Amino acid sequence: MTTSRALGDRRVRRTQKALQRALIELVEERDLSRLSVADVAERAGVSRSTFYDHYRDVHELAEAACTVMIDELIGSVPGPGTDATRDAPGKLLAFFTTLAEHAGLYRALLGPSGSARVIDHIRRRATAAGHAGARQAAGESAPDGDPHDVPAAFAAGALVGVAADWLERGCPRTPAEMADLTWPLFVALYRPL
Amino acid sequence: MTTSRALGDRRVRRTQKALQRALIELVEERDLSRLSVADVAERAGVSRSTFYDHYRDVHELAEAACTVMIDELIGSVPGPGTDATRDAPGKLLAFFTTLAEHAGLYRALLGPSGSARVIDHIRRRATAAGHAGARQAAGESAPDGDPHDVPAAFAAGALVGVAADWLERGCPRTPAEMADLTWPLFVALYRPL
DNA sequence: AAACGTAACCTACATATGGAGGAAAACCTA
DNA sequence: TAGGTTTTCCTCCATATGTAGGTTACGTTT
Repeated sequence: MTTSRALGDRRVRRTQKALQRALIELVEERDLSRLSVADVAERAGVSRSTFYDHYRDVHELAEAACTVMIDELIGSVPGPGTDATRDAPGKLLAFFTTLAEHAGLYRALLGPSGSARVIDHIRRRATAAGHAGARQAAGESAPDGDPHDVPAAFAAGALVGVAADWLERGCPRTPAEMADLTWPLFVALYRPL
Repeated sequence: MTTSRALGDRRVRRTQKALQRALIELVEERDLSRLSVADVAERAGVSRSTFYDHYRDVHELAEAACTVMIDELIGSVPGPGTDATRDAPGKLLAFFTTLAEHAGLYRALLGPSGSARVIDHIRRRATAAGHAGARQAAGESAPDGDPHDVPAAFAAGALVGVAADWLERGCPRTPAEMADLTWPLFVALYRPL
């Protein structure tokens, strides 16, 4: 049992990376719900008890495993201002491209036998990013602590919804087509009545 | 072990209802991830093996337990045509009101320790409903088999996103306020450029 | 009311979970 | 390189999961 969780230690980084890689590999092979901790640990070349030294369950590992990718992904969320929406089409294209590159992984994580933990993580990040974009566009600099921003939550949910739907159907369109279809919907949100 | 699954039998309905009630009760008390099958079965006054006669796991039960509520809820999804959007404000109000009535349940199911199964179910239903509404509004009667409708997926995800965000924050606004804030966003989606 | 069908229950079992304590190995610092 | 520190691993253990077979009790049907 450990208390300090020193990230500087080479062993920790090595172990966590191995577990994250193993999970990503396995999730592309079989259903998340059919993955045991023992499976992941074995694939990572790590003991089962070491797994529990780092993560409470498979979902927590899954969240950690795609946090980096998700943060890149979330750079693509269009915010509700001119500033943020300026280069948004390119960002949306990047979003769907990245998604397509890891289609198996994200389909497994966002689908019915996926992880509510991961879904919530993505939605939350996207909401925060959308809100930050809006604040920036409105010229507000006050760092208000994550208030209730309905349009941001709306856009974030929409992004997740479009992604999950597209992945579930086996990516029937190219990332470019998806970006072209989705972009006007985001634009419409931020157009005055 | 049974094979025919006769729904006409009084015992089946009784058992399933008891399990669904028990799950709803328990999910309001503690986290879904902390619920064991034994807990649910005991609360329902049913043996653990009977649980497995009806559901494969807790998530499948959760999905079944709120299917009826969800179907009522989904009646509130605005579709992209004039027909569907006509009475949509009232439907949105109903949506948020119902959500608030079962806030504990839905917060638990849609949040980070919730059920991807339930989330996916809701999103799927809402997408299908949105698509049906759009088809109806466009005067199309051909029963095409659930094609890729990006705006419908967008709106469905947005609805889930707004709901999850609102519930996670402890419902900081009234259902009426939420309906008023959300309604123009849906309208914007279906307004021509 | 009797007979049939099936749901509910019980027992048993192999596996998975989650955690505790302690020994060994690897790391960082001096 | 010697020191102490922290991680990893091993072994247990109590509980939970998921499945199977057989028995009892209930509901439906005639």
